[in-house]
Amino acid sequence: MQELDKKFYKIGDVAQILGIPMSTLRYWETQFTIIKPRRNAKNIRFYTPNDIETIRKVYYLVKEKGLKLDAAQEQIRANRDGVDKRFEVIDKLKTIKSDLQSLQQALTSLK
Amino acid sequence: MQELDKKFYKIGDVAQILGIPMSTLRYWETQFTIIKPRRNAKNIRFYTPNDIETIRKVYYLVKEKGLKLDAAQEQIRANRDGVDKRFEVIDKLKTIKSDLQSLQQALTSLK
DNA sequence: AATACCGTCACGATGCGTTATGGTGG
DNA sequence: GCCACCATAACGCATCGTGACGGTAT
Repeated sequence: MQELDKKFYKIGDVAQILGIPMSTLRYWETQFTIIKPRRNAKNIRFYTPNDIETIRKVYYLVKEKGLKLDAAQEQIRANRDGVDKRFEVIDKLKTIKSDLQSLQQALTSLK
Repeated sequence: MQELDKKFYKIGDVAQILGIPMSTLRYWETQFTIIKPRRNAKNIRFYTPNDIETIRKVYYLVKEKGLKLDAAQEQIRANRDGVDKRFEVIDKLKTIKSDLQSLQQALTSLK
């Protein structure tokens, strides 16, 4: 996970940062439920760093892996679930590691 | 894994079994390196049950999940690799289990 | 003769963005 | 008046598949 500014970005900033045309960003917004930047009172889009990360993932899946937009969105969803599952497994492994270390401790003190 | 006949299937059979037009099967054959049925001397395609399974996966990924053909092929590849990796991990875990059982044995005999 | 296969090519549907137009706010 | 933003709609290109045609083998 990377350091996140608290700043907000306008569509032109995002376009420049990611190298994606504004038109594409607007189009994707119509196609993805997971890309929904906030708007200010004047209806201007404001993207959080988190929004930008999501868009970066979309870019990777669509442009580099060649998924359809639907499939990309689904993949990101599944990935989020997948990440959660991995964390569960990692937690269990940490528990096991700790148990094994206790065991090692016990064995060492027997010597 | 499911029971496999030793039979071979012609394109018409496969089309009927999977509910996919022959034209699509021929088209997919031009797009996928992983769909390559054998031919007999008369140039007639013969599909193995294995071929049919591959096509079924393609159908799922393309028609139900909405992947592009490229992405579907890549996914199937990755999945095969993934299966192999899982087997590797399982092997390692079996080794660890065996080691732990030895350890348990040793500990029990100390009592 | 009828059927099941072959390759090829033209056509059409859909997906994905881009561009053009006209409008608002600072 | 210029610039960055807005929405909308027409357009264009690529992907994906279908259908039709003429041909061969049983």
